[in-house]
Amino acid sequence: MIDSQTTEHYFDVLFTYVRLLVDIPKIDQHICREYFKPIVVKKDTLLEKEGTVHGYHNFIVKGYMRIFHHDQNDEEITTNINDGPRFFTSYNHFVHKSISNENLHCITDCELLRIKRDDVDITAKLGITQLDYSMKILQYHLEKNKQRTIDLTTLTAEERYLKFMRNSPSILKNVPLKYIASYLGMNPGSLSRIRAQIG
Amino acid sequence: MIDSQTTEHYFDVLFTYVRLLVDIPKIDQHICREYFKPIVVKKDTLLEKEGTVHGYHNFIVKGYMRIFHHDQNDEEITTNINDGPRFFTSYNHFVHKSISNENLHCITDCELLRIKRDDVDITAKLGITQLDYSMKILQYHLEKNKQRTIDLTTLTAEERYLKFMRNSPSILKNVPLKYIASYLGMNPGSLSRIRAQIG
DNA sequence: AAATGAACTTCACAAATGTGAATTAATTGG
DNA sequence: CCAATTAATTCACATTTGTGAAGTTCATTT
Repeated sequence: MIDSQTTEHYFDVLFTYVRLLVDIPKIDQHICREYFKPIVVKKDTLLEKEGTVHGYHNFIVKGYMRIFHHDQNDEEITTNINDGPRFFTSYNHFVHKSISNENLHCITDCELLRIKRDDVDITAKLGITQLDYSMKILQYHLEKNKQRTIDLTTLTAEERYLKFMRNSPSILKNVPLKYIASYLGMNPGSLSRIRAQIG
Repeated sequence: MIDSQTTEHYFDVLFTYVRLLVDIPKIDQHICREYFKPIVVKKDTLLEKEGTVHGYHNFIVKGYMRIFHHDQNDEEITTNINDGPRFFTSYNHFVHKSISNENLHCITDCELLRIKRDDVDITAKLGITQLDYSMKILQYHLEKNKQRTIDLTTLTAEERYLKFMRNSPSILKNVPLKYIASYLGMNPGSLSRIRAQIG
C-alpha cells in the first residue's frame, strides 16, 4: 500500500508538471485527487498490452517507460521512451477506445498516478482545466513529433544519436541501448559502432 | 475577381471536407462564409514566408502546396506536401503567433479559402463547431505524424517511396521529384535510382 | 559465488544511400 | 519556335548502415 504522505508527494509532482502549461484551480485539483490513483510497479511490468483496449491514462511520477509494438516480422519497434514527470499513454487508441497494438512497458521500477479511461470523460465535464490542458499538450506533442520527423529525414544515424545524447542523457543512462537504437531507427550493432567511434 | 458562383463552390468543398469529422450547423456555416475569403494564386507563389508572422489559416480547395524551411546549410527541407481539399497551414507558429521559419509554397496554381489569424480567435467564440473540430484534426495530424515517424525509422528509402507511390499517386504526378525526395528523407539522386530499379 | 541468460560489442562482409559531375529531358520565357 | 533555365537521370565512387556470428560484459537467480 502507498501511504498518504507519498500519495501527497505524487500529486505535488503532478500539479507542478501541469502548471507548466496551465493554472489548476483548487476545484480541479480536488477532482484529480479523487480520480487519479497512485500505483507502484516493478521493473519490466507491461502496464498495458497489445490486443486490448487500454484502461488507463498514466502519469509517470518517477521511472522510465517505453511504448512498443510488433512489426510484420514480429520485431519490437520502440516508438517512445520517457521518464517522469510526464503523462505517458498510447494516445490514438486511448482517444478512440479501440483495441491497441501497443504495449506500455515500465523499463525500471515506476511510480505512477493513473486514471481510468472512462473517468477521463467524467473529469472533462467536472473541471474547467482539462480541455484547455489537453489542447495544449496535444499541440506540444505535435511540435515534438514534427521535430523528430525532421531529424529522421535530415540527420544521419550518428547525428541522431549525438542529439539524443545531448537532449536525454538520463534516458541514455537508464534505458537499455537496444530500445534506444529502435527508437532512433537504427540497428543495435550500428549504435554500438557509432558509440565506439565517438569514444 | 472571383464570382459568387465559384465562391459558393469553394464553400461547398470546405463544408463537405469538414463534415468528414463534424457536423456544421447553419450558423457556423454562416460564420465561415463571413470570415473565409476566396483567393486564387499562380503557380510558385509563396503564400507565407519565413521570417514573418504568418497571417492566414489556409484551406486548399484545389492545387498542390508544400511547406519548407532552410536548414543550417541553407538547404531547403520540405516537411509537408499536400493537395486539396485540406487545411494547410504552418501549424506551430500559427498557434503561437510567433515568427515562422517556414514557407508556404503553392507548387501549382491554387484555389484557396483563407481566414486571417486574428479572426480565428473571433470565430472560435462565435461558433460551436470550431473547438471540437480543432481537437479532432489535431488528433488526426498526431496520428498521421506518428505513422510517418514509424515509416522513417523502420522502412528503407525504397519502401518509403513505394508507400508514397501507393498512398499519394496524384502528388507524385503533379509535384517535382526533388520536393518529394526531400519529404521522404533521401537525395534526388537516390530517388532517381530507386525509380529506375522499380521500372 | 557460480551459473545462466541477456545485453552489448566487435568484426568482416553485404547492401543501401550519399555525392558530385556529366548528360539528357522538360519547362519557361521571350 | 528557339534559347535559356531548371529538373531529372545516370554513373562511378565514397560513405554509411545493415547483418549475422562470435565473443565479451553485465545482471539476475539460485
